[in-house]
Amino acid sequence: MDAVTASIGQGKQDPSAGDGATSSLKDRIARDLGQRILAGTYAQHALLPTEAELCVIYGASRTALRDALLTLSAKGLIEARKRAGTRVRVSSEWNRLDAQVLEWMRDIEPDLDFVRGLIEARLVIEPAAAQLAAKMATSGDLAVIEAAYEAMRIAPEDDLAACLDADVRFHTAILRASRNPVFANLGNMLAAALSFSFRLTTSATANYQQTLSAHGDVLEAIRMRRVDDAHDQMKALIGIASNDLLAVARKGRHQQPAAAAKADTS
Amino acid sequence: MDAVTASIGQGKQDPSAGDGATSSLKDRIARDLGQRILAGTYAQHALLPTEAELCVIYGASRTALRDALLTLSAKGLIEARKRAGTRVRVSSEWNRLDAQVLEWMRDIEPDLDFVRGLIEARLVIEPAAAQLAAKMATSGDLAVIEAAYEAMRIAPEDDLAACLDADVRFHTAILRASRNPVFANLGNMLAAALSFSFRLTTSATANYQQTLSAHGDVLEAIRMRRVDDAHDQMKALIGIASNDLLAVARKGRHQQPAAAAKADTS
DNA sequence: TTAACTAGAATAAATCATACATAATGTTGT
DNA sequence: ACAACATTATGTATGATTTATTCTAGTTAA
Repeated sequence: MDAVTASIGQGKQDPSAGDGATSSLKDRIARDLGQRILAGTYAQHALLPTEAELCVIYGASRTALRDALLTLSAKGLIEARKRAGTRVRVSSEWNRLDAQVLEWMRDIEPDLDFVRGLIEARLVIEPAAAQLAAKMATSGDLAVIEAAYEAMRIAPEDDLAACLDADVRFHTAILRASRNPVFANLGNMLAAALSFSFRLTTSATANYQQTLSAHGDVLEAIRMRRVDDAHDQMKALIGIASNDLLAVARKGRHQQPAAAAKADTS
Repeated sequence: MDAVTASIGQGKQDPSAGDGATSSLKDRIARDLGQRILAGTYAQHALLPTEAELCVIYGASRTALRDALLTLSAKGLIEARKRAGTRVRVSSEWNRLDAQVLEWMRDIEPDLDFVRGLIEARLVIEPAAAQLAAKMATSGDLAVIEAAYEAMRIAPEDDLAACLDADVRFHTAILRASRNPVFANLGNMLAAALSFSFRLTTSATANYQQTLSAHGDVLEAIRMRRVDDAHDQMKALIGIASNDLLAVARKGRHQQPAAAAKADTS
């Protein structure tokens, strides 16, 4: 039992954390190694310690450790070769849109280039999804979107977690309502992007009402089947947040949590 | 050694197939199981056979088999729970933009809903990427795009593999040139979409020259830094192919290989 | 009788430990 | 320079043990 062993969560802990499912050993190792790779602790092209060494480091059996490595391998983070060892792949090969990878990223210092990429992508994809949703959404889809909107409205402004959650649900519901499996699959990306937005944004509370009403406009456009309007409203909505955030990103390094604002983030 | 064992490629075989790297046992099992899941042989929510049974089926050790299951798990295809067994997850949870998953899909009957989704997504993403590329591309990026374009020009019209490869390289290069890591990461999606297009398209050879010149227009717009033009030209280019393909998709079931046309596919 | 709750057995994955196989890589000797 | 050999780290195999969950049966309470 050394430092690292102690650093990864042990067995059954804080059940309030995340999904509630107490993660298994291999999951904890995968998460820790994955985060070290994403954060650059293990640099691109660098060799990881050998399996045997990692077993010692994590105090785990080779089975559990290899399970973790295999998970990372499946996500494109590493590549194992006989005799040569296991290498960190170049970041362009990483499966950065993988749900788990995005989730791992949340705990570490964000890669601003990537965050900028996420916003740019949202700015393109979500308006298109909203447009499709206006055309394709079923009544069930609409109900889900509306429910999320209501949740945003009633969420206390100081309860960031609730605001973020409702916001994510709103946008995710629209992606799903587009009835396009590719867009629907990008819900993870969306959630991560929003999560970063909440963390990075500095424009203190600015005008939550404006953001909220922008969400309302999108909902209304979709409900009324105003296809082009849905597109434009969504673009405007994300534009509000992205300008803000891109400004922060441009500034270079990010100044911690900024638990301040919940406005202008989506 | 039973039927299934014989069905998955044995050790070093046809080196012309795919990446050339003779796949390992776990990779072959993962591929086989993955394709069965994608194809619906193992239905959503269905239980897979137990590890022990799968070991018998594939004639492999638990180690290799568990490695395969873990890979599938990492890609969101399955979910293992103690005592309850291993279950196929709902398709919305699948990591369908994963390079390997997309590659597995190529060998099986395509899910037309998903293919339609790919095209719709391309129609949204690639014009945006082209627009960005016109703004951001380095001279190196341009050189790669041009090289791919040249490869498309000199490729014999009857050499579908060469045409597809050059086509993929052209579009991938533009995604990369956008300097957006999210778009760049979608190169796998693009490659898969194009691959399906080549397989499904029926409009016999139509007008390869037209498609080719459309590619040229995109290249020129990017090179000349005509931002909006790049967007529109790319949209037009993909539009040519998508109309074609969506017509096929609408018809319902797809009539095999259709080794006919190489035009109007991108 | 029915409902709910509890203790225990059964099950399948999770983990551990060890051994051997295989393919790169390094090294040595000619 | 080249071939033969030893080395190394991952790949595969096997069996034992642990753990969490589900199923079952048995008990208790309404």
